Amino acid sequence: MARDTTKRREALRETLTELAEAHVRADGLSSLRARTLANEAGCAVGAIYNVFDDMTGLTLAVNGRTFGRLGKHVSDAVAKVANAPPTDRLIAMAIAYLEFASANPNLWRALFDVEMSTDRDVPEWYMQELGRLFAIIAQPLAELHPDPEPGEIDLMTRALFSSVHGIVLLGLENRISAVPRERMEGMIEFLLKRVTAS
Amino acid sequence: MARDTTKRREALRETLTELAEAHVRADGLSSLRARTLANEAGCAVGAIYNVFDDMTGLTLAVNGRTFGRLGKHVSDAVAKVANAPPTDRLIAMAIAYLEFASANPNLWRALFDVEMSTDRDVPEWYMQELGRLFAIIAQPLAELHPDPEPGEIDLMTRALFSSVHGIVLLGLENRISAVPRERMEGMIEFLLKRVTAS
DNA sequence: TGCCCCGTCTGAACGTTGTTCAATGCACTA
DNA sequence: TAGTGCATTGAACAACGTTCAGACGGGGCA
Repeated sequence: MARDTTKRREALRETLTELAEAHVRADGLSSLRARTLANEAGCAVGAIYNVFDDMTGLTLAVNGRTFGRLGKHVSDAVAKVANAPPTDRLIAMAIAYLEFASANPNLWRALFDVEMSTDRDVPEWYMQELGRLFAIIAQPLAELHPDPEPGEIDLMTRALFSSVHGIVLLGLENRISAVPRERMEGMIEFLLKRVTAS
Repeated sequence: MARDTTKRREALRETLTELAEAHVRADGLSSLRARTLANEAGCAVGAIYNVFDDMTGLTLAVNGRTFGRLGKHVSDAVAKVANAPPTDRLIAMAIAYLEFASANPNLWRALFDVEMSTDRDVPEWYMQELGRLFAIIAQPLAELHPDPEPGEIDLMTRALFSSVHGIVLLGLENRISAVPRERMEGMIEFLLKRVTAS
C-alpha cells in the first residue's frame, strides 16, 4: 500500500507541476488558481496540499524545471563555441540567456517573482543551479585574467551576470520601454566587449 | 461646495498616500490593505475609491513620490561632483542609486513590482521621470563620445542604467545572495570604469 | 471470508482579500 | 424651510488560499 500511495502522490505531483507550468507559461505566475488546477488534475483542492506545502511550493517545483532548462540552454550555447575567444563565449552565453527569457518570459519572470519573504528556506537546488551558472561564467573570465586577486573573478562574475540580467529584465519590461530585440543584443555585446577589453 | 469637496478629496488623497507610503516603506507593497488604510485615515473603505481608481492607483501615487525623491537624490549626487571627470560622475550617480535603493528597499522595489498588466496606461509622469534620469546619465556619456553614431548614446545610456539596476536588484535580493554593500560598490565601479575606459 | 483499523482524500467551510452600489447624509439653493 | 443633487458610507459580493472533520477504502487479522 505504502508504495502504491507514494506512486500516486508522485504522479499527482507531476501532473500538477505540468499543469501549473502550462498556466504560468501562458498567463504568468499570478494566473495560478488552486481550484482551477484541482479541476484540471481531476482531484480535490485539498489534494494539492497533500503533495505541496502550499502554492509557493508548487511554484518552486515549476521554477525548478525552468531553472534546469535555462541552465541547459546556456550550457549548450557556450558548448557550441567552446573554441572561440573568451569574450565571444561570454557574449554567446548572455545572448542565450536573453533568448531563453525572451522565448519564455512568464516562466523566466516566475523565477524571480516567487514570494519567499516567509521564513521558507531557499531550496538547496536553487543555490546549486545558480552556482553552476556562475561557474560557467567564471571560466572565460578566468582565462582573461590568469592572475586574479582573491575574489576578483567572483566579483566580475556576479557583476556581469547582474548586468546582463538587468538589461534583459528592463528590456522585456515592455511597459517601461519595449526595446527591440536587436538593440538588446547590441547592449549586451557593447557591455561585454567593453568590460572584457584589455 | 464644489471647492470644499475638492479640498476634502485632495486632503484625503494626501492622507491615504502618506499612510500607504508608511506601510510600503515598513512592510513592502504586499502589506497594503484597503480596510487598514481606511481605518487609519478615519474614512470608509469606499472612500478610497472616490479618490483613486483602485489600489494600483494608490500604489502609483506612492511610486510618484518615491520616483521624485530618487531623481533628486541622484541629481544631488552628481551635482556635488559636477567638475569631476565623466566616469567619476557616472559612478557617483550609480552609487547614489544604490544608496537610495539600499536605504528604501521596499519603496524602491514597489517602483517595479506594481502590477500594470491590466490595460491601464503607464502614467505620463513615469516616462517623464525616466526620461529625466536617462538625460542625466547621457550627459557624461556624450562628453566621453563627442562624435557618436546615431542612437549610440541612447543605447549606452540604457545599457548602463539597466546594468547598474541589475547589480543593485540582485545584490539587495538577500534570498539569492546577500552581497555586502562595499562589494556592490566594487561591482559598480568595476563595471563603469571598464565600460567608459577609452 | 468478513471485519476492523488507520491513513488518504474530499470538498464544504473559513478568514481575508479588493471592489461595488443601494442607502444615507449633508450642504447649498430657491 | 423644503428640495435637490452629489459625496460618503459600509454591508454585501465574488474570488482567493488554506484547513479539517468526516467519508472512504484497502491491507492485516480472527
